[in-house]
Order: sequence, then C-alpha cells, then structure tokens
Amino acid sequence: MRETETAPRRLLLVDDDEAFCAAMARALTRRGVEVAVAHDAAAAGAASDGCDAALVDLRLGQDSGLHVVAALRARHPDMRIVVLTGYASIATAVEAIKLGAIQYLTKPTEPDDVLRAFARAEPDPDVPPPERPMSVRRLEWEHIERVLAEHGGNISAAARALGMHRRTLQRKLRKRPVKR
Amino acid sequence: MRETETAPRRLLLVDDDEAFCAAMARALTRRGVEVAVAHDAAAAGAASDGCDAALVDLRLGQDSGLHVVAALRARHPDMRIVVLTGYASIATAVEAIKLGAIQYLTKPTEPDDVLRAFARAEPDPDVPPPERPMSVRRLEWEHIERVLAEHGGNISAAARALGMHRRTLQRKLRKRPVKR
DNA sequence: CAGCGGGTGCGGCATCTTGCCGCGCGGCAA
DNA sequence: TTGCCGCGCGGCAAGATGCCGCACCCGCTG
Repeated sequence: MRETETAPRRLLLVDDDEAFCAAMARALTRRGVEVAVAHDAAAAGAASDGCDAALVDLRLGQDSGLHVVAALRARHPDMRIVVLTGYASIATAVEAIKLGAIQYLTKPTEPDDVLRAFARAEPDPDVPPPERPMSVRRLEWEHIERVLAEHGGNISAAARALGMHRRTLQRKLRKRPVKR
Repeated sequence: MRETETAPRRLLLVDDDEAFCAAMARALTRRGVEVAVAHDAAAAGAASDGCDAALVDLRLGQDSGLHVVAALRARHPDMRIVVLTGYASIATAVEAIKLGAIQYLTKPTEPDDVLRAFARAEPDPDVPPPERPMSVRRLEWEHIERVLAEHGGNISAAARALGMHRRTLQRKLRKRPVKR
C-alpha cells in the first residue's frame, strides 16, 4: 500500500530534543534524504507538506507524538510514519500502529536503523521471531540503555528517572561498556 | 470499522495451554460468550467459522500465533482479533497490529481484561498516556510476573527461563506476595 | 574573579541480595 | 516402591546496593 518500499525522499523529523534532531538530520542528509525538522506538534503540521515520510518522537514536551501521527495521517494519507521513542511501551506501540505508523523504534537508535525501518516496514513479515523470555539482566540492560539515551546520556538524570542510586547506575554502566 | 464495539458473540480461543484454555473458556462462557477452542494453527482455521472474535496466543508450540492472526484475518475480514501472550515484545506487538489484531495483551490477564480489550479496542484513543520511565524494579517485577504466568506458575521453569537462580526467584516472589 | 549549582568518577562501608549447596516433603508416573 | 521434579527453607560466601564524602569540571552570574 501507500509508498514504495524505498528510502524516504523527504523526511519530516519531529522531536523536541534539538541536539538529537540536529545529529539525526545531519546523518540522514548525508545519506541522501532531505530533512525537515519540527520541535512540536504545531510546527510538525506546518512543515509536513512535501514530505513522504516522518520520524516522530512520542514525547514532545506537552503534546503526545501520537497526536502528531494522527494529524499527519489525516493530512497526508500516503505518508510513511515511523515512531521513535525512548519511553517505549507496548501500549503506545499498539496505538501508534493503529494510528497508521508503519514502525515503532526504541531510542538508542542509529540513523541506519531508521532507514531500515522505512525500507523493511511496509510488508508484514509473518515470521518475526517470537522469542523466548529475555533474561532479567538483558531486559534491565536494554531498559537502562533506553532511558539513558532518552536523557541524552545524563547519568544523574537517568538514575533519578530509573529510581536507582546514581552510584549504582554508574557502577552498572562501568561493567558493560559496549557489549550486548 | 468491522464489528460493533460490543462484547463478542462467539469467540475462538487459540492457545496451546489446555489448562489456560479451559479456565478462560469457562470464565468467558459464564460471562455470556460462546467459546470455541483450538490448540494449534490448523485447528484454529477449522474452528473459526461462525466466530466474530478470536483471542490468540503468540506461542503455539511450533507455529507462531502471528500466522494464525494473518490466516484468520484472511478468512474472516470482519473478525476482531486480540493477541494475548506471556512472551510480550514490542516487535511482536507491532506485527500483530499490522496484521490486523485490534489489541495486544500480556499474560497475567483476567477474563474481564479480555472482554474490555474487545470492547474498548476499535477506536484509537489518541491520548493513551505515554509514560515516564518505569523504575527498574517495577519493570523487572512485571517481567517476572509475565514469565511466571506463561509458565503456569512453575517457579523452577520460570527461573530457568529468566536465567536466574530458582532460589533467587523464590525469594523475590516471597517479598512481593500480591502488591503492585 | 569568586561562588554556586550540577554533572562525573571514585573510594569506603554497612547492609542487602545473589548464587549455590543441601535437606526434607509431596506428587506422579514408571 | 523408586525416581524425577517442583516447592520451601536454612546457611554461607561473594557480589551488588545505598549512602556519604571528596575532587574536579563547566557554565552562569553577581
């Protein structure tokens, strides 16, 4: 349906984190995608014309990115929308897809992951490997990674958000530098 | 779209856990819903006629419940399908919805939650409260609860699946009897 | 420039929490 | 009955946490 399964021509980036937007915009531009940026719901609507794709964050200051998804879908029925968030949850993922998003990514995300989401998203792969229950460690680790990313790498802030002591988070992070 | 926003008339229950099926079927029947049961993909197709709704588990022995969702959608375009699983993941939730499921529930689930899913599912609530990052403890707790439920309350099995020592799981469980 | 607030690393310590072993019980099927 | 397996529990050593403090860096502001 909608578009072809290729990379976006012109993409609307909606995220209130300016630093993140700048970095992502630069990376995508370097990959040959035109990028328009908006930091809130209102700006998103205005900047959306001419875009065939959108990457929207769920957390936009006051308003929810889900509203943006709905608005964009209404205005541009053929636009391919991918949701990207640090505060992932199954509930919002379900709603995002019901509202017409074609993918839902969690935040520690590389620009290439984003492009892959647009490319590989449309058709419904009938065999997305269900999985065996994640080990508690891995679950915890991914969650921490996500929250940390959402807070721009700020350890103190992430620790507060995670309800754990800063020192503890610090130690946990030191243990796992990069590995997965 | 599809059906009306009411409780299912006749529901197809697809889950390979016979004990769970029996309990859920009994509970739903008591609530005035006719129930048909299937324990695998093949049986699901056969038993689906005449049903206006389906509750399908993602883990069906060998085959994935997502295939069942796709097959049911193809055979009965108007059927309302809700996915229920103990092995929840955002990835499968996204695929399930893309394949046409109207809701995605995680397993420690009450019969009333199921009915609520069918009733409240269709319209896309544009304001499903995003959330603030869950505390690590809560995240871990919900995950444990889910896995435990998936293993029918078998502590040893759940501990193995979770990659933690049985004794540890046991102690954690003793600490939080019921509270949330 | 000095002071202040906030973030980052790190050491130390008392106190949980884990991992692991073992024991005894109680079902259940061979 | 015997073996297999799950459950709950005690105990102990090793590792993880919570908490305090210190030093250092930055950016802002009087």
